[in-house]
Amino acid sequence: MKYSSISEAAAVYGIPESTIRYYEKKGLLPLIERDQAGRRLFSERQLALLGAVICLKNTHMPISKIKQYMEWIVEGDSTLERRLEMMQRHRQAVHDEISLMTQYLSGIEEKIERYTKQIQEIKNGEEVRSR
Amino acid sequence: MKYSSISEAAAVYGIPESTIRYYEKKGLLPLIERDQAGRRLFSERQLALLGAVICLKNTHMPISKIKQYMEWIVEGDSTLERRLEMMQRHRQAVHDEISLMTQYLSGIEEKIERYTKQIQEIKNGEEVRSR
DNA sequence: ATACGACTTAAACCATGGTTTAAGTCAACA
DNA sequence: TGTTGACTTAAACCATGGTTTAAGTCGTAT
Repeated sequence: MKYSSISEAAAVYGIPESTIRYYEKKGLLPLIERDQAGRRLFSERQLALLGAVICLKNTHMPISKIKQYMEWIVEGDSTLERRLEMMQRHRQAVHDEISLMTQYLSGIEEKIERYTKQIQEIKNGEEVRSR
Repeated sequence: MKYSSISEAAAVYGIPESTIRYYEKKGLLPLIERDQAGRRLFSERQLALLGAVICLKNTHMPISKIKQYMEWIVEGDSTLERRLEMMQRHRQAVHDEISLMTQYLSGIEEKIERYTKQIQEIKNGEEVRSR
């Protein structure tokens, strides 16, 4: 099996090494192996789990919940229902956030239209006055 | 003209009064009038500006930028182009964020599918064993 | 007159999510 | 053998975005 160092894992996801260490300390990355020198070894599986952490973090799940989720993964099949329920709730939360952002987006687009028109009007006015 | 108190303004947007005071202190709400007793008076116009601040904040514009934007509004028509450009950039940023969230959303949906299947398989297995 | 509720301020405090620093260990190469 | 580079730790530090506290001022209803 191929293992990656922390610098390689960091490069894969484009995040600083310090963030990975921070996540491990917070309990978001259980089961990371070490070599004889104490350096972290990331298996493919560990890399995938780190990807899951990053996905949840980027969709605004708080660290405390991500931690709970990762603990359930380690616990095994007995937590499948709980994980399913958590992901269903999270899907809803992400969906709601996307809807809200989309609404705000159209507010922003209205502003852009207004500004564009106002600027055009001012330009037209200047054109007329300069004749 | 009708004016609202800070508590009414807070109720309109469902935010704490303390947040409005904080925004004003940070320079996000210039030009708020006061009554003889020093209490804030929100005109319709001020309420609309507060709404704009909340829109920008909820789409993750940092307070320092929102402040810049509000200062440009106060400055008047000479800043129309700058405001337009800022809103165009922000539209792009919001759009990008929505895209990213949408991608992560399908990752979450995949997890939900996997969990659902696994749970079904385990249930089927139990059913068979119990006969 | 006084008590109440709504408001005021400045300053301290808080939570979240990291980042930086300092001091040290290890493996490999010159 | 010694120096270099990648890694380790714990603890301090930071930025962002508020929230809370303490002490005080008004205007109105009783």
